[in-house]
Amino acid sequence: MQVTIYDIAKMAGVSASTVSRVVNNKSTVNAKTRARILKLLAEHNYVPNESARELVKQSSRLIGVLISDIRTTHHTNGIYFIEKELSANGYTCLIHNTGRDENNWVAYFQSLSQRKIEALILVGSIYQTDLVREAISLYLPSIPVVISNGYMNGENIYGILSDEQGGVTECVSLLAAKGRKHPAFLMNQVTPSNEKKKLGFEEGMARFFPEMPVHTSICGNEIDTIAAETRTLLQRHPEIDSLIYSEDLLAVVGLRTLADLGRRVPEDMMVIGINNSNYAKLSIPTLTSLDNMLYDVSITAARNVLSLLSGQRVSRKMLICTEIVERQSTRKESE
Amino acid sequence: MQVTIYDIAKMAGVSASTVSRVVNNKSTVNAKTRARILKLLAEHNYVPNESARELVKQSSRLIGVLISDIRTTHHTNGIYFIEKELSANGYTCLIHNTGRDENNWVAYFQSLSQRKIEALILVGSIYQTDLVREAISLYLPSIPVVISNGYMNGENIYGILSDEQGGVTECVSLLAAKGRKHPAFLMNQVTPSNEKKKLGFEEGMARFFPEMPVHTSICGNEIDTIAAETRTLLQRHPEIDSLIYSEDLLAVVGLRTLADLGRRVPEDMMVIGINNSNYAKLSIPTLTSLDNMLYDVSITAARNVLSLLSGQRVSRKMLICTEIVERQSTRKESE
DNA sequence: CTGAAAGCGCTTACAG
DNA sequence: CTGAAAGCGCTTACAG
Repeated sequence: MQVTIYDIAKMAGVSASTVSRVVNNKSTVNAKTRARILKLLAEHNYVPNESARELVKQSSRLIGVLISDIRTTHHTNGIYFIEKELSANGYTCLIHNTGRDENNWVAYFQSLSQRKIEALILVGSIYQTDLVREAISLYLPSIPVVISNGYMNGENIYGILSDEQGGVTECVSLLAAKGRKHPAFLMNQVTPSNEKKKLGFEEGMARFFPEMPVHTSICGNEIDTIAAETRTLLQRHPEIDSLIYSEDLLAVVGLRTLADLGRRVPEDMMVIGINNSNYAKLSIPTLTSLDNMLYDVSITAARNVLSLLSGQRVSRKMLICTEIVERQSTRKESE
Repeated sequence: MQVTIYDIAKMAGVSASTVSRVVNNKSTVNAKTRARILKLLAEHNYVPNESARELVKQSSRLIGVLISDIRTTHHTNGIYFIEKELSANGYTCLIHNTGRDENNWVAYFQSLSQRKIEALILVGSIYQTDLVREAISLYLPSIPVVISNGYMNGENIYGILSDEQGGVTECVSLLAAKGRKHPAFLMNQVTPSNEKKKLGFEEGMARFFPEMPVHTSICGNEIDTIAAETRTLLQRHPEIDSLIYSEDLLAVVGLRTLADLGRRVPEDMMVIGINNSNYAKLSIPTLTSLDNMLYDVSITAARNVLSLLSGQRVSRKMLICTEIVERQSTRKESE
């Protein structure tokens, strides 16, 4: 059985109130008594019962973090920073792996509400749906909710976005500057974030290749489907001379596929990824990638939550600039 | 303010006990009353207060999960399976990112004890230390503790290990069969798991290359240090003709470094990684890798926790076999 | 500086 | 089938 405040009180010959005051470092306790209690506390390895504390204080110091797939490196990198910042401020993260199917999400909102979380961070634009908005207004109507790389309307909802749309337009601009004629865009799945990237691509095409047809395509998350979709696209449109993928991982599969087809990168085909991940740094050839500033987005999400919890004003929607990191996959011989 | 069982009771004209019975689906409630209460519950969006429940039931349905760096893909893949299995059984995971420095770990054990977790999973052999053993006996002396890919003595400690030692010995055997003469082994850092891999390497050398010197080396976790250490090793021992890295990620950096040096893989140099990760499948050339059966280890850790929580016997130490997945980086032309 | 008492929201024998 | 009561471990005005 666990040692309670009452056990210690009995041993010290004082009341539970006094022990509580010592545990919580309240000022008004006689120095000698305090010392005696402190010693007892340490000896018996006292640890306060958090449930009891929460119940009376009506505060859990718990922050919910929802992620659709904890295996996504890009997202776990973000969570790493979020967790660090939050736990440095005395909060505990409740990280949940919700899956990609929104029909299974409600249970998580209920569970988080039951645990009395004090704020919620949604990692990824995938949570930008009406169903989520409803669940929030039903189960978490009065705590701050911050979306990392997304935004929704809502009394208590805040968003931090990476300007991927503008970034992809710049990628198209880069390809134009390199003398490419027929860029194409591939994305793994339809998410709000990918829709924005696609929009950025279309904008870039309209601006830099006004006469050209716009090729975009969805290639899934599996190595096989990505490779197959890449092959199909190139077969159908042999004129394509440059590819932008919605994620580095896809682009790396693309590099493999091109190698298998005997196409040289960057000579025959230029390739650009997004995320500026390890994959981009380690591939052969190394991969030009749009850095969507994950660190900044994540850390800002965490800091905004902390600000909101301490009652400060925070802007509802922030946009963070992206940056192209150029590597071999778009570098011409002469450079 | 939140709706309590008392609010509902008042509205329904019954006692809190009855409402509690309905909420918890206890048998003995009049059908009509139950229906009325159920309706009220739904209308008012009642969610039980978990702290209050925990306090009276002395059970949190919380399971702690400690990981040294949540950015390590290999570990998050494992956690993905663990979380899925555990939450399917009604438990909530408290995932903490402890960092690699064991001096910061005690706080996590205290916090988990405070939250009254019912079991603990340690992900990674890195937690196999005396300090951890002490913290467990101090703060979590009576709940099941399961180490994923590790083992320690302790009343309440259980381990599931991947037989990486035997696996690496087989890798050496494979290199011998391919006619290689001078294998070397590189690991990122000193962990119990890496020590075992090294032992397996030394065993393999003793068995298949009894006359040869044994080259092992530590290369760190950063791309730069891995590349530098690889270069140094090859400069110092130009006779080396095959490399085993303690992780795929390192091996992929190795492949890049070899490409930069103009060494052909597998002709001039064979390369083997460990983990059988995406990196191995996507690199150019594709990478032969020791599959340490992460899925099996993780899922077994989760299942063992569930078994222990339901009072079943579980073996203290389980060993799971590994398997080499051969790809281009060790395949001879003729094959 | 300190203690008695009430209360946080819930569950569960116990009595009826 | 149902209610009154006690209790889980803690905090915090309030009175002294």
